[in-house]
Parts: sequence; structure tokens; C-alpha cells
Amino acid sequence: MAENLLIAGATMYTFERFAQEIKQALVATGLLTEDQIDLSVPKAKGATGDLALPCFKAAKAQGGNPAQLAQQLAQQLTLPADGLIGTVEVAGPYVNFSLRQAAFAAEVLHDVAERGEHYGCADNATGRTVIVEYSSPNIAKRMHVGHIRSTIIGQAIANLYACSGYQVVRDNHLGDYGKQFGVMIAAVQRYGRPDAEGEAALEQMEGIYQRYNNLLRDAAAADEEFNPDAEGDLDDEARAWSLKLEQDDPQAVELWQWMVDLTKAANQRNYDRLGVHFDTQHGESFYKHLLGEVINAAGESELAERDNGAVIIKDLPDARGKTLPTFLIQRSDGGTLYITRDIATIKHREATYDPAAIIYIVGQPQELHFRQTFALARALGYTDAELTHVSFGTVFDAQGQALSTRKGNMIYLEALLDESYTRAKALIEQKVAEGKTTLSAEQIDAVAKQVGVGAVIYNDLYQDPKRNITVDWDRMLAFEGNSAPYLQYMHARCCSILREGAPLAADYSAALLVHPTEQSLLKEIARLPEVVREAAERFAPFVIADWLYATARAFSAFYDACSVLKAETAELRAARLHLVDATAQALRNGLALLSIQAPERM
RNA sequence: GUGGGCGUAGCUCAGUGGAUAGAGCAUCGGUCUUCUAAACCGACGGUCAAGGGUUCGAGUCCCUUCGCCCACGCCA
Repeated sequence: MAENLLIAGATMYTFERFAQEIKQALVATGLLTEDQIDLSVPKAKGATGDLALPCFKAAKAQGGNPAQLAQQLAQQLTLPADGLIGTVEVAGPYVNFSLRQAAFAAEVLHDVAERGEHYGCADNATGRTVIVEYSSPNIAKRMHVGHIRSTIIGQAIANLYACSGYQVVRDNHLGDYGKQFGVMIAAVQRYGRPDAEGEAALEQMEGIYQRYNNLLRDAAAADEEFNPDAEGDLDDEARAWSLKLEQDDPQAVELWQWMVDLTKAANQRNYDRLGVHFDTQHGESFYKHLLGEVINAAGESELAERDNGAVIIKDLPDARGKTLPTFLIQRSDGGTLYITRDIATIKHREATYDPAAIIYIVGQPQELHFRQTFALARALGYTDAELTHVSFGTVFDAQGQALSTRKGNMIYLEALLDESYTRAKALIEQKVAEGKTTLSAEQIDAVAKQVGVGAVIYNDLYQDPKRNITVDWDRMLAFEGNSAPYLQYMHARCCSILREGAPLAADYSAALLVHPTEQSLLKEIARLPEVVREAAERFAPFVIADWLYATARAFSAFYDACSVLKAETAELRAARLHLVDATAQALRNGLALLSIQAPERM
């Protein structure tokens, strides 16, 4: 993917041009070849420089001494007069290259101004399609923590691929298929439809589903309607509805469709609050016409064995050649399984989109399922797309128990967003009372929504999704330190300065931005394009979050050290206003990649 | 048992073979008459789970061991 972004004609951002200049100058010495050049960012505390060449590799290839080679290189380098390279220093086996501050500042600010809200993104379309499957809640149930993680992480990954020049298909793969829908329909017939809306309606659905299930089991003794004689009937009833549904019985389909619509409407409220949208929301049932083909194709292959009517796949190797555990693609009663439907889905996607990649945002417990799915889809020749399972860790409560509805420790999306909004609003009202900011009641409400949602999103995106999470409300909804509200606050401060300092001068001298905090801030802003690329390649939104935090901190340090509106000279004021403008734009762009809003006041 | 993930400061986490391992929270100490203190500056805090190996160089790669989480043919 990195190659795609460097093809001729693509816009190169400042840091790329800097690296390019260094490579060209190094190769021109004739002392090493391009493949021996591996530039890195200097980490040593005393090191001066913005990019470094460690000389170990080249020296080894030539049988020489790294420190000597570094010396020779530094002596024989000829630098372009008006380029980005400022000074070159040798530190032992390293050659350190520093940016020429004036040129660097001008080019970074120019990059941002020119690209605006697209700054950081690849501007050349790859012409390739990526499908991102995320959120994927179940019909007739509330979205719980797992779906929340999938929704938020998936949305960010989809954003990252769109920003990287891919055509992105955002696919909400709804859980609308399976035996439980027979029970669900029977339960609705018996207890009636919910009278609430939104998540409350789904909560009622969960309730009657549970109640019906309890009736089926002996645990139903407590239910006043329990009648031992009816038990067998109840089971038959559910089974009958399940069968009717599969046979497209009009009444069953109508009830099922009603549940789908109810659930979609309820979830849509939450998606709207989160700013999440999808291009397609097909459920598993959408792919059922392909199930027969899948089973036939697999059944005829050498991979399959039949056992009492079931179709079993044995000894299938995965992408790394490891043999996967045996699994079924057809039950002995002829029914299909989750994996059968997932493979049918791949077949459909290949035919519909010809994707370069399909990215699944699903929890870690399904790691084996996806290895099996991918391996079988490949073995059947259904796709040549890159298939990736981005797995995320489990959420545990403070006692170390996994969250579950039955234990009563589950966290649902609506309640989480409400809690976050309430906390944000209380904090904003406190700031207003302290005279720190002035906002109307309407503005308080709007900002509380943006800050509340931002905190929830950031909690899922600031770290590697692989990690398990322990519930801690204070940390989840933190408004200080490394948190969304901090990032939003720094953006709002930028906006405040820009309001006061408007309009921006058409002519200004970026060369005046030589204060250490100004240069540090510029360097952070300049990193965004490479950060976007890395985040996409690693399926890692937290790389963006890291960058946002570093950039916001750099701005904060600048804000503290340098007054913009009361700068020493009018020229410096003008230049700093442009720096603040670029900072605001870069922060907005980074936040947008995470689907976090950037209020102008807070 | 087999396979996957994780193990870095008291807690939550970055660190993708390069130089003296970094942040936030917590604790302690400074900084608002100033462009918003949701902030800034400083201090404290480390046997990178343990042991071996690979190499100029390992938190990072390989092997072994330990601990935690998860998965493993008729749920999704």
C-alpha cells in the first residue's frame, strides 16, 4: 500500500520530500546504494535532527566501519540550496539530518492550506474497493459492549481506508438468521409486541424471548402462566415458526420483517448519535440463496466428509499451512451454520464488488471461526481478496467477570451515551458557572453531546483493540489528559484565537516561526500523512489517537509559551495565526478519522 | 491437550531490529489580572513476567518456562 501512495503524480507531503532529498543526496555521494538507506527518527535525548541514517547496514555490506562511513557521508554530501535539509551532523555511527526551519514551516503550512479537510489523505484514488464489516448487531436485541466496540473501531477503520484512496463499502452484517427467530416469533404471538420505542422496545423483546425460553425449561416454575402440560406444545410451536420462516410463510416473514425494522429503527438512533452510517445493511438471511451452492461445492471437494447427514470439513490448512480443527458446514438435520453463511457472503461480495480486501471487525473469541472461514473460502476459490479479521478484546467488569445480560452487568449503548452526555453537561455547566466560558443553553446541550459522544468513541480507539478492557466509568468517560475532550478543547482554543484574530493575512512569513514550540507543533502537523498510512496498514485507529494527543500537547505547549494575538510584531502575529489555523485543520481532520466532532467553542 | 491473544512505572497504556524505554491517571511541588487552568512546567516512579538463543545492536525476532484471557464438529 505504501507503494501506491508514492506512484508518480501523487502529491508528496513535506516529510516525504525531506526524506526524498536525503536519499538523493546520499546516493549521489556514491558511497552507498539506495537499498542500504533506512532512515529513522532520532530517539536519543541529546540527538539533534529530524531524520537519521544509521550506518550499520551499509557499513556491514561494504565491510567497513559504521562511524567512519557516517563521517565520509557527511563530508561528501552536497545539499540542494533551497531544499528542506538544514544541517547534517554525525553522531558516532549515525548521520543526523535537520530540517531547514524556514522552508519547512512554509511547506507544511502550504500543504495544509492547499489540502484543507483532505490534508493527511492520499489524493490519488487506488481504484480498489475495500469492504469493512462492522457493528453487526443481532435482530431483536440491544447492542451491547461488543457491538459498540465493533461499531466504533469499524467506523474508524472504514474512514482510514477512504482517506487512503480506497472505495469503501461499509457493511452492517445483521444477525437475522437462526433457530432463535422461531422462538422469538412464538414469543411475540404469545405475549404481544412491545409498546416502547428504541432500545426499550428491544429490551422488552429480550424479556419475552427469555420468558418464553424459561417456559420451555423447568426453570419456568416461577412463572404464573406455567403449565406443565403446555411445555411440549411450546417447543413445537417455536419449531413450527422456525420452519415456517425458512419456507417463506407470509405471516412468519411479516413478523420477522417487523422485528428487523424495529431493531434497525432502534439502532439507528444510536448510530445517529455516534455519527455512524452504512452503505449496506444486509443480514445473514440475505445470502441464504447461496447456501446450497456453498454446501454442494464444499461437499464435492476432497475436504468434506459426511457424518450422519452432517457435512464436515477436516484437515483444512490455514494461510500459514497449519491444519485447522474440524468444523461443520451443514448440520445433520440439513440446517446451515454461521460459517456457511459467512462463506456465502464472501461469494456474494466477490461477485458484487470484486473487493481488494474484506475487513471484519469482530471480537477475539471468533478468531478461529474466521481462520476457518477464510481458509475454506480460499479453498473453494471464492475470492482472491485479502481477508482480515480485526479482532478486539473482551470487556470485563471491575470484578473481572465478562459482561453478560444474565449476570446483569451488561452495558448498553444508549445508557453509555446518556451517561457520558450527563457527565459532559455537568462539567460544561460548571465551567460556565466558573466564568471560564460563555455558552447559551442550546450551545451547552450541543457541546455536551459532542463531548459526551467523543469521550465514548475515544475510549475504544485510544489503545490497541486487541487488549481486553476492564470497565471503569471514570476512565471511560475521562475528560482530562489523553481523552477526546482534551483534543476537542485544544481545537476549540484554536478556534477562539482564530475568531479574535480574523481575518488571516494573505501574505505572511512562515520563516518567523522559529520558537521551539512552534517548530515542534509544525513537525507534529507534518506527520499526519504518514500516520494515516500506518494506521490504515495496521488497522489501528489508535495510531491516529496517539498522533492527535501528541499534536494537541504540542499546541498546548505553544499556546502556553507564545501569545498569538499579542505577539511581539504584527508579522509574527500573522504567521502564528496561520500556524493556529493549520493546527485546527489538522486536529479536525484527525478527529474526523475517528468520527469525533470538533466543536468550535466549549 | 492443541491453537490464538496478552504480560512494559502503583493503575491504564504507547514503544513494528537502532542511540540514555515514553505518555496519561494517581501522588507531591509550582503556574490564572494575560488568546478558555478541560491547561502548562517540574518531581516521584522500571530486573520490559523468567531463563536461554540469534547479532554490531533485542522491550521488539527464535526457543523453553510461568501467569492471565479466549477458542476448539451440529449456537452466533
